[in-house]
Amino acid sequence: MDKKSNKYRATSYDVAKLAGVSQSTVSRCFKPGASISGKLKEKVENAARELNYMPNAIARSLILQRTGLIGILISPSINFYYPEALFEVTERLKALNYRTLLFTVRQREDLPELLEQLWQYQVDGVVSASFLEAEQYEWLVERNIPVVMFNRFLEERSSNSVWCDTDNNISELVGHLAQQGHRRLALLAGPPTSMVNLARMHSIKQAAETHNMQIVSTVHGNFLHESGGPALQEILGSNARPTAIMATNDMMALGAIDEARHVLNLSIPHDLAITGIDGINAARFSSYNLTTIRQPIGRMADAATSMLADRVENPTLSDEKRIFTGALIIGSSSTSA
Amino acid sequence: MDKKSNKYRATSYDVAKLAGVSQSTVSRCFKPGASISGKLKEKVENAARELNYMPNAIARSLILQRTGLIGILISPSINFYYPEALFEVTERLKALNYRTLLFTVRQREDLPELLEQLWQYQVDGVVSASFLEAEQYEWLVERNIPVVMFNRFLEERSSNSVWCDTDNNISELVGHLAQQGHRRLALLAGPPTSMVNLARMHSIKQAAETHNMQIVSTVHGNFLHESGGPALQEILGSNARPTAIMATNDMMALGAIDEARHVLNLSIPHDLAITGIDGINAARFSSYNLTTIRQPIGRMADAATSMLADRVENPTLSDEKRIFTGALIIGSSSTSA
DNA sequence: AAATTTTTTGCATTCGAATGCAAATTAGCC
DNA sequence: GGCTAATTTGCATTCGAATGCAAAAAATTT
Repeated sequence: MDKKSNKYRATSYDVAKLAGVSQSTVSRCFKPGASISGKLKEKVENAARELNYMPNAIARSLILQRTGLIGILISPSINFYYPEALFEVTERLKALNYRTLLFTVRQREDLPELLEQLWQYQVDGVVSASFLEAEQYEWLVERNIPVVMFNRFLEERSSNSVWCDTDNNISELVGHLAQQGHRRLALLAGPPTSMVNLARMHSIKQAAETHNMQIVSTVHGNFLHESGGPALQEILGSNARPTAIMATNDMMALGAIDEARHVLNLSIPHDLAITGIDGINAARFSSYNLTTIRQPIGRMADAATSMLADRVENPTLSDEKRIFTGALIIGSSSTSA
Repeated sequence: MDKKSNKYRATSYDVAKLAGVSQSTVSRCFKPGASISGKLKEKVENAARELNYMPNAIARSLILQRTGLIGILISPSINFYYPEALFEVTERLKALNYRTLLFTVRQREDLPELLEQLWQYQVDGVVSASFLEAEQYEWLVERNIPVVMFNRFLEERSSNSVWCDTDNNISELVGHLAQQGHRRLALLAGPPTSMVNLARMHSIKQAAETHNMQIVSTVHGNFLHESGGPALQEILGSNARPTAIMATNDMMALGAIDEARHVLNLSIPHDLAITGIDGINAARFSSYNLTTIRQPIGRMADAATSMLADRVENPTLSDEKRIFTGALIIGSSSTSA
């Protein structure tokens, strides 16, 4: 394109020419801490301003072998709590001078292609809040791309991960239900393939045993609101009826509450107590006032980004698993007190 | 890094050497439709596979003057309906072979810096679902970066934008309320700085006049659930009480419903009808069953991405504004029929 | 088989910024 | 002022892939 055109994008050479210096000097002028005299610096800055010059991050990435891009893998819709986490992570990455390259993962099969894209775009690191199997984690590690798993980890090998261990909270929650006089529980579970779901199911079963509660049935939903209703119907359709239902996430719990109240005309918590896990915003809405376990998303996002940034700076750092705990929030979906 | 290290990343030169061809041939092998003989192609592909070679998108971007990156500007939390749109847009961009570079915008003041980042990273285009003023739009256009505004447009100049004109829907909605016997309305508005809010307010006022309804009060919230309650209190605190409240988005309407039912013990819609606009997921939950106007997000995302892609391919295309219409959803928050 | 056309391949350059090294300038010191 | 030491500056190269052009090879024609 013609250099005089207003669409022409000035390069460091153009600035150098206008300022009467070499291209190296221009480059150094934009590198903090580089050796450059005040006089020339000013000249270069003026020229740069005049030409609307800003360094080309792509060219810089090529020579520095660093793009400043962090790939984020996320499964949309799976859990309404992820968009929140996505924004938190993105803002923290920005504070650390990284940019977010966003990839959505609908199904496991999408992953291989997405990983190739990450690799092609030379991302400096990856945050995965999506399915990512050990083999695929390995694939990235082999290529020297640090990965942090958000709200999941690998069973097969060590990995960088941020996890919220709700085991104690769940025990506390089951204790609370026991204290309310419940003895017969139903489990409103999520997809059997979700590790978050499996971990929570496991904790619930364990805690039920400890507190001498019986799990009368287990039904799987898909973590979405719309699956809460049908699951509730299935649970109540059996002749072993529970007095309390524990869902492995909030959204399904809300779906179950809606179905119970507005379709089955049950009174919550009088006829049936319902609890969730996650601590999403909607759980606080007074239509639900859901008893749940809130995960500290902000701190988890902090941990994920700083762990990742550390490993971008220093690739030899060994794997780390940071485990947070949640907070039990007692709402009116489990107690009328 | 040592070429023998398993962390070394092979380049086209390495592949060329192994395959016994020139680097240009390797390059052509990865360019669909380039002239290359079947025999060499196979040799190159084998060598590439052996070395785990994939083209470096950064280097390619530099020479092609195209990154395949689309910047997305989004204001987190402002409207719960945006994450949904974000994912829709990202998936459609992916289908068109673009990648999403995500930027969150908390305040207007963040924008100048973000725009510079977009420019530095040589994005091929921008989708803005955030505040973006005419001046800033101009800034991008001057730099030859096509922009599409999502769910907003500029008053001052023509622009590429995707908009949902809910004017007719609002009129229909007000008609519906009139038919239910309402004569006194209150307006639960959003931030006075939001153009979506202003457009909706305007339509509501206009429609009220047409239908001979009186707007007894207007209170501004912040589009979030938590602002619905206080706003409702303010509306009902005045001695000019309405029989129906129209919110300019769903979230505030839900907040108002919660406050009305659970704090003020009002029966909705008997004591008070409440309506929203957007058509977010939660509006459908049977705890709310909100009367609202649903925007066709999927089609809007389609329009935004294809408009943008067209302009990346052909920068001389003139500005276009694509206007969709919503669908009135009558729920039980405004009628018990 | 020679001449011509078509297809394939390689050479050399380009994109824009960063940096090791050497040259040039400036500062510091007696 | 002269000499050394410290700081600035510029030269030349590098990062990895794409491509116009010319040379080479293959296919086609006569």
